[in-house]
Amino acid sequence: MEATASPKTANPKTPRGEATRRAILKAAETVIGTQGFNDASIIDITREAGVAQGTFYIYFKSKDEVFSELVREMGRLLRQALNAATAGARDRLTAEKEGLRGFLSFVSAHPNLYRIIQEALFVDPGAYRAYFQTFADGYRQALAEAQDAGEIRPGDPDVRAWALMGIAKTLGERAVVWGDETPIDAVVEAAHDMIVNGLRR
Amino acid sequence: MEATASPKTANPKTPRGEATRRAILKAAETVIGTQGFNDASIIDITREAGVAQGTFYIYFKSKDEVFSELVREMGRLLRQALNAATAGARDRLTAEKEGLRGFLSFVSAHPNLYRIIQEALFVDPGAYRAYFQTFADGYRQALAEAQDAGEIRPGDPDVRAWALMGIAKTLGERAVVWGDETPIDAVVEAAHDMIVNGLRR
DNA sequence: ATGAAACATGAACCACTATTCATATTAATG
DNA sequence: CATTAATATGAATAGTGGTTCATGTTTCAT
Repeated sequence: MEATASPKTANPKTPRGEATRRAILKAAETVIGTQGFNDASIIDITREAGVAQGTFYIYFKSKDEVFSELVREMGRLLRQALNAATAGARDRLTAEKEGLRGFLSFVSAHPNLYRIIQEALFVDPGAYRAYFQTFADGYRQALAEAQDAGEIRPGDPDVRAWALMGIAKTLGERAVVWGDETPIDAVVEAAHDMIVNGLRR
Repeated sequence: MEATASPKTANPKTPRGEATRRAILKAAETVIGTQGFNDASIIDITREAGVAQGTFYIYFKSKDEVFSELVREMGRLLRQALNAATAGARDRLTAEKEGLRGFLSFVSAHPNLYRIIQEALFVDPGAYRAYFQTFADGYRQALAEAQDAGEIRPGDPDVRAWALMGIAKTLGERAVVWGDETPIDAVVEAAHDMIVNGLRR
């Protein structure tokens, strides 16, 4: 019930505290990403970070809060990676291809963050929803514009946005969770061919 | 270390015990599907089933075991639903369409089972993997055959199988988890158009 | 009826872990 | 130096919930 700022994290900081906070956050990513939210104890996280248990609560209000922070971080980093990947694309279909490649590269490089997002559906549904809604909204708009510009075949941009996110998400899971070895470029080529041309002969 | 049968469930049964077991399983589906695995306590499940706590352990070795059972059940039911949905399909593309419709109908009717599958990645990775692998294998084979028969455009059946599963999975999530109201038929039409024709103008 | 097997009960056990707190330690200011 | 705010510690607290078990109750073949 504070009037001024945010009563949320309660932990702005100063010099070395910043480093400690980061160490804890990184440790949380590793431990939670590896063991899952419930099996990851504060003991595990602080041990991994090399600090005492109590130190955790100087920087985070609760176990749930670190988790939410990790979900938001994943969103930020991924958005950034996708923007970079699609920056030079001339048209929508090229952007689609480079976006998929960027996504698969990103999740392969950040398997822990990827698992955390999937678990967010149960640990922090609000954050999970926000994460996907943000991507879905941008995606739908891009598809709608491309359609208006006559770049792509007309069709429901909303359903398409989710369908395309689904392709990326699942191929990412195949690579990260199941350790599929197919080179990213080969996956991208095959998936993109289907996205562009469909299955029709 | 039993030689004969399976030392697993340890709970074959008889007359009314069958009913009790089913009641517990159904209660577990409701409670776990609604609250998630970790927030669902044995107390909650047995209360929902109308039995005492101890009764649970007559029929299941542990909390994890009911969960695994639910995952397997979901696989069985879904496989059955998909077979029924695609039984009359003349060609692969029609099967694709009816399969998608069948899937979305099924998950809309069984939202709890759907959430349980998603959570299985963390609670019971082995069961989760088995579930998807089974579908992926069948899917890949169907696509490969259609391709050999010249019914569809050539392309990597493995990547395609996962991509198509991803579309279904994510559209299902959109409907079940986010409560999207778009009629299933409209979603199917839009998605299937993209699957068949692609995005190319 | 009666004895045994199956089924059911719920209180108690036990282990685990998120969070708190009183007490150091560090760092930087004046 | 002395003072203080920030940072760090780790033992203690407190609540939870999966699992066990000694004890009933039901069912049914004989």
